[in-house]
Amino acid sequence: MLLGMAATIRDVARAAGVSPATVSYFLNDTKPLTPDTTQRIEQAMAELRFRRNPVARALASRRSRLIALAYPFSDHHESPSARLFIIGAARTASDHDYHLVVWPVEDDGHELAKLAEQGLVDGILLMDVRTDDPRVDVLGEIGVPVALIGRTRDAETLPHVDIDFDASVRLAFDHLLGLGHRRIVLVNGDPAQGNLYGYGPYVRTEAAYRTIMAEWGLEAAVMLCGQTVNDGRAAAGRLLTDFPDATAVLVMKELPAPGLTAELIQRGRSVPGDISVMSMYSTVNVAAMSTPNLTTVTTPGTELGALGVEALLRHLEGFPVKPVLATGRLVIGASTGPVAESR
Amino acid sequence: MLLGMAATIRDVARAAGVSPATVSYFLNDTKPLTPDTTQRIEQAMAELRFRRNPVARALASRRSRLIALAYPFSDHHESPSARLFIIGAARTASDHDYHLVVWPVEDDGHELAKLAEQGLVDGILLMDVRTDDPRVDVLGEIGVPVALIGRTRDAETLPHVDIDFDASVRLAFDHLLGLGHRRIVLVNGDPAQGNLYGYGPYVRTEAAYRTIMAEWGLEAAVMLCGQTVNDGRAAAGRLLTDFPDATAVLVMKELPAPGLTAELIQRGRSVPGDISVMSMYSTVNVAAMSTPNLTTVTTPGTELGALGVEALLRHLEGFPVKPVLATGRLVIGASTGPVAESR
DNA sequence: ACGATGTGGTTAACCGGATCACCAGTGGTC
DNA sequence: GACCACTGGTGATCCGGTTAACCACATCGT
Repeated sequence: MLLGMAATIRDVARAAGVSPATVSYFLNDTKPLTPDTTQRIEQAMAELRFRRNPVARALASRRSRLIALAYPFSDHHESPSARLFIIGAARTASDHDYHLVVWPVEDDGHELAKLAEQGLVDGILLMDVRTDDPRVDVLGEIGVPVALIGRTRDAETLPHVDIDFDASVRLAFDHLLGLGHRRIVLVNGDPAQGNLYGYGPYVRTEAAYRTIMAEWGLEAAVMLCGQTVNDGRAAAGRLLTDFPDATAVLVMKELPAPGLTAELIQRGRSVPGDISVMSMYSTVNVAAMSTPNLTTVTTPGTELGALGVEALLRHLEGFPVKPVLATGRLVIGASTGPVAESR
Repeated sequence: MLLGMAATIRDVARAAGVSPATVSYFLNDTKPLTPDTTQRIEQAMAELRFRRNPVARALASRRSRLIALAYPFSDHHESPSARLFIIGAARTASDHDYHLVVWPVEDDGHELAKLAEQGLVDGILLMDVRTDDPRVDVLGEIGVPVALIGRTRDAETLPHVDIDFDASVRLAFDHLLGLGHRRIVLVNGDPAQGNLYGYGPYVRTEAAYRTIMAEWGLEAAVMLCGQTVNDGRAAAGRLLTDFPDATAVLVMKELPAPGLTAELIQRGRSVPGDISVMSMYSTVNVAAMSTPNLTTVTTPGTELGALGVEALLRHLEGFPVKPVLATGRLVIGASTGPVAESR
């Protein structure tokens, strides 16, 4: 069939009897054309199986229409919701005639900087941003447009989207308080594991938790836990010894929550009879894997990805971008129930 | 500092007192130059902070030096070794002056085809190839160079790399047979979960297992299991009832293995006292998370990624490429031991 | 009838490198 | 000293689009 080179814009122009510029205007919808011309161009393109060359386009327009998602591949990061995030971002990019590429990079920012200054991509989406994130500074110097998922300490400087942690924790509390719970323990992520100091979700969730507990005149009780299923199991033991009167627990990250639940049951506790478990920022799938199904406030994964890309693209077009917060949904499973009478 | 545009090859040429062509020859090391010229160009590039423009290069050379890793984002695929794979691939690409981008795509091939025919990337690396994989056919029609991780049914057609399943299983058997085990059960992946029919690792591991068992005059015993930790737990019960006399078990995929082990122990069995557990194709990290640490034949993850990229690049340069098989290492943990005397 | 405005299209100059054809020296050979 | 091969370098053209500037022609208000 087509042995030779792919058709160019000039081939199309010739076949349609117009100038190359006209074809370009048609492609970009950047100048009005008569229906007649339009139709002839379309036909010519179809006949020649024309595919516009993204590289040439990028060179001429000084826009690659590529955006990179800097994906931290070095740490213990293994969350299923990252996948939702990527899916949302990729789809939204494609809706805007952009293309998302995932860059597997170490998270110190050095490698990222080297890639960024090549100028191959129009902008970079940074995920898992810390409150003090070296990557943000490095990229700032280079001058590549950036949008963040998560917030740095000085949150207002750059376009960003994030989970509304306060709203999310309140969602969880509405549910638990309504069931009568008062001794509510937060099992937070341990920043020492995976060097996650200043990791926004940990910091902000704990802040929200403490605020809300204080609002109700309750005493905060926080313990730490790693990121894996087994870390969750280990946390169960400490929970029972350190906080024996706890009636409900909020567990950060989706993997430890099932582990903790399983271990509680294995140790003879009833969930939710003796203790209710609420998994924070999980995906429904993972929450549904446990027995009993975990009640969770979901991560708005695809939504965050989509919003992040939109923020970046607007930033790219030169518009000012307001930070956006997204809240997950409360999905009620079988791991939460009314507080036991006898307590 | 630099307010204006980035320096071009012509700026460098002017500053160094040579022609743009010479600078280009220098950049690509495609023509010999005097040390003097070389030095002047280098200096000019440093002063101007010259960065070569990958887009212009791609257009002129008809090579984007980009290769895509088609990453199946729709299925239940969540294996930690995929990460090793990506790291190996990215690093090797970068060693060859190429750049790896990860394309999150559905695995039906349709979406992939649309991206591929844009011609943005020079080649595509396909992971998780099935014995009959629609993506291979689709990409073949478009004519994009492809290399596979895994094998299709007609394995010789395309450049590919894969795990040497036979060698890997033999590695496991050498260890177990040496410990005196004879009743060895294979807990294979269940193709019904995640639509993994024809998934090479399942098919080929089982084939190797059956072959080796037959060689020793032993009776094959295979059961199926999903891909998650909890699936592994569930499999433990079935193992004990269906194969009560098993002394050792080979578990496919790294997540179920810890689950199965934990559940066996919870049900009062000693590992490895009563039953030895061998995790097939795990990463050392995951294997080390269990108690006891699991003995495993590792996935040669980074190695496969590296070999895959190398195969693709050689294919791209027009050289014929021979298939390559890689074998993991036997990492002996504490989950395997001599068969119990009393049996 | 006349300039002002708008519509649909063309021409030509880029974008930043890669590469082919060519050329000036230099040294070696017979 | 004529011929040749080689070395190090230059100029021009091309890759396949985008886009500013311009133009012919129709329409319109006064």
